[in-house]
Amino acid sequence: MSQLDLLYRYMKERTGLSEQEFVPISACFQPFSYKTNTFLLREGEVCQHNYFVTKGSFRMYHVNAEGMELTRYFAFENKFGTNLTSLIEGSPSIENLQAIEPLEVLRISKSDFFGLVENNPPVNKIYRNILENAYITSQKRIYDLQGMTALDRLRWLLGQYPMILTRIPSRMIASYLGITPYTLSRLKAQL
Amino acid sequence: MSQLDLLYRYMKERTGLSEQEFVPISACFQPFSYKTNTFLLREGEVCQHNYFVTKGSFRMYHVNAEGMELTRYFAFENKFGTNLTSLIEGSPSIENLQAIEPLEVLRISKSDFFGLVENNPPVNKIYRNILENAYITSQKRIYDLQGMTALDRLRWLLGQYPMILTRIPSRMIASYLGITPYTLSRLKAQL
DNA sequence: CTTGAAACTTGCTCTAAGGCAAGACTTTCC
DNA sequence: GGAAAGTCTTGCCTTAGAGCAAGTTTCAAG
Repeated sequence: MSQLDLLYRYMKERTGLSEQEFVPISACFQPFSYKTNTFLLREGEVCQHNYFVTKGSFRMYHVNAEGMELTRYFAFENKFGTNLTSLIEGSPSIENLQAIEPLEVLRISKSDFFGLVENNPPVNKIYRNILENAYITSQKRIYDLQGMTALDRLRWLLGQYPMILTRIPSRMIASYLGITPYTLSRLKAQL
Repeated sequence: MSQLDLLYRYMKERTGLSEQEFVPISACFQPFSYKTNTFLLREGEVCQHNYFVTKGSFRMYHVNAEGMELTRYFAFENKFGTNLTSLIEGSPSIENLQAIEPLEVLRISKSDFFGLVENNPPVNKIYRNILENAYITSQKRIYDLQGMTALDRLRWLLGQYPMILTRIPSRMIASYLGITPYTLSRLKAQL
């Protein structure tokens, strides 16, 4: 299945748009590839694109004042991912977006994207859906970080993404769970 | 300033809509009052309304398996607040919405609200704005919970809402910060 | 295949925060 | 105003997870 087919299927599921209606949308997306560990966006830059992942994955992380990496989100296949805060506000990103496996994406520029959001009803609806899901996910994550132990959070993550421990380096998972790699290593022994 | 004036000003700031355009929107909102500690929504119910706070405040909190309260958000004057997850998905809420001061709101039903989102461009834009802000706030909160100490988080909260310690019971602030009331009490001594 | 560099594990110690208990202070309401 | 209930503080001990150091495994590059 081609990259654009994946995007069409994603959009059709959420809006029921026709192939006809998809034409002007697909024209705004270009394919890009990134090698493992390369950056789609670095801290301090203003985010200029939205990305739809067709293969591989990337992560969004922040380096805090103590130099510790905090991973907020992993974007896998069939997900849109970007630094929404920077994209929306036009502010410098506090996050890095980094490929963590060989990555293929469809990329759309900020202006094309928000142009479609304003003028193309299916994309307006998709964007709403993206925001709603991002928000619901964030809300769940806040409750998890507040109320669950590190081991509970690890078990939950493995329930969501059983392959994650083999696909993604442990230190990134640790920084997603809000624990150190030492602790993650010890918790794995308890699974 | 009347309740509807506050709402109009809120919307005008975000969309520049005219008084003319505001008429059909305002028709969907009704004023409600709640006494301190009463509930706008209880866990298990499906959320049927969106609320715009004109006076006082309410909180959104969840009771976890151990019976511990986790507060996710305080809605003060000039904020929309609801359980978006339940409102969007039509699923039972895992949160309680509870007035924490004498509260006045303008209330809109779910169907009126999503009707306006679909068909009324200013409201579509407002909703996008609400979602964007909710998401940006959540994202910041995730990084704070992951990367800051309890004392850092308390200081940050006081920077945002200097009055919060006098307006709102400590145990709710503790549950917002993700700490116990004991710890909050000890941290206050260190401020 | 070798070699160096990461990444991962694990023993030991330390620290931030949790949690109990008891006391002080505040509301509330008859 | 006084009793009762709730809220806040604080001493003491416990615990989850942090952090260092030293060893082990994995992996990529020559």
